[in-house]
Amino acid sequence: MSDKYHHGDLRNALIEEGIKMINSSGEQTLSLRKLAEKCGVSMAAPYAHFKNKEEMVNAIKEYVEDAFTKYLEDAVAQAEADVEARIVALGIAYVTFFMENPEYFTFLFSRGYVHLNLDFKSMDKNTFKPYQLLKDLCSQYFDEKKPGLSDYEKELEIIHIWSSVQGVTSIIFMKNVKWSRNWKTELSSLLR
Amino acid sequence: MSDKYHHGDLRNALIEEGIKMINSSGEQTLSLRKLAEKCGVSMAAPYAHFKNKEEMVNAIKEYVEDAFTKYLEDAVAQAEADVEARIVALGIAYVTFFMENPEYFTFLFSRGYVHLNLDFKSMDKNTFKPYQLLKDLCSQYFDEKKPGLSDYEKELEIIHIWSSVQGVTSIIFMKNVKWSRNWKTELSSLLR
DNA sequence: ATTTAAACTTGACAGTGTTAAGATTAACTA
DNA sequence: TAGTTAATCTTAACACTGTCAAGTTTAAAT
Repeated sequence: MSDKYHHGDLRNALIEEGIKMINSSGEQTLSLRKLAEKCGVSMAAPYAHFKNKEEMVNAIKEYVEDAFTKYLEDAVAQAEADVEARIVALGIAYVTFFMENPEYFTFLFSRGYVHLNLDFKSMDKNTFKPYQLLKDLCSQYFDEKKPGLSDYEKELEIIHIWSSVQGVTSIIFMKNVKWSRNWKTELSSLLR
Repeated sequence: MSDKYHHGDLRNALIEEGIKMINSSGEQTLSLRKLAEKCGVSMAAPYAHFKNKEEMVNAIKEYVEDAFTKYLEDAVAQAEADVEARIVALGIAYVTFFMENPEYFTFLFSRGYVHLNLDFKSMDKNTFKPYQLLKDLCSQYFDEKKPGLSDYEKELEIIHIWSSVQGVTSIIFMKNVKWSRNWKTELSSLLR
């Protein structure tokens, strides 16, 4: 990381610099050339590590997804043992994460990144980790408190929970949304 | 609209051409110069009508918002007179609109366009028309079927409905989402 | 008929993604 | 250890972008 010809860890440096840039000025201003310069490297160097800009942006998204997942896991781990409490904690953390990192929401959920299969039988194949977290908690919840539900009913309930959380977050991140009250309380009651 | 020096209706032509471009290849590929060329006009001509690209994109968003609003209004008008049925119809149309125009969702709700104030007392000041539609229907619903609700409870319920719809739509538009069943039925039951 | 101002063109500049060709060097191999 | 290889990086160039300054055309206003 100095005046060597080989940077040594350019790929990661680009990703971290990219995240900084997105957080400070949004996805719009993200440019390969600026990133390269910030890493002290010439403008074409990134092409040794990424096929093109889109691939590099996707790498950043994976990074953000991992940070998001870790944040959710921590929140769930710190919640009470009760499953319902954990699901609520997950939902609250879901929103909080994006409030703490406002630029991530549009960035992560812009069309084209997250892949999902909402057919319950093949839900395990999904690779979007935050969704896996929710699914696992819900499975536990169904086992403990609502045995005998059909796959379809389970599927519906998971979508219900997720869409509430996703929807609330989405609305919060519309520009200039002002919440008159404590959104945590509101979200908690939405999730029941 | 031919070989005249003055185009005559360039502003609208640019907006319409822009919408076509967004629908066929997404917001990414939208360029002022290409739009100008498609309108048979030089590259700097748009600057007589828009301060910069951002302002022009916002004009396109307003146009899309209007189309969206009209679509919702039509759906509500064609539904049964029952308020609940109308709210469900609104929700279904909300999703359907974006299924029919897949590129609009990210475009319209990307950070920075929609302004909202969710404090119930000042909700009337909101200018996002689709939200006004929902709010009006809900007010009617509260009057007819749930008199005596506090403002806070009303506010909560509106957010609940909207976030469900917004969340479902948001999830649907994650890439490659596959719905195993009829999402209309699912959404209808979510909205109860 | 003349003026005025809006609409448009041309030319230029800085910034972008991307590629081709070549330089450097770390890692492997004989 | 010496030589080869392949990854990493640089430089130069291309096509494309948003934007502006200066000048041209023309519709509308006086």
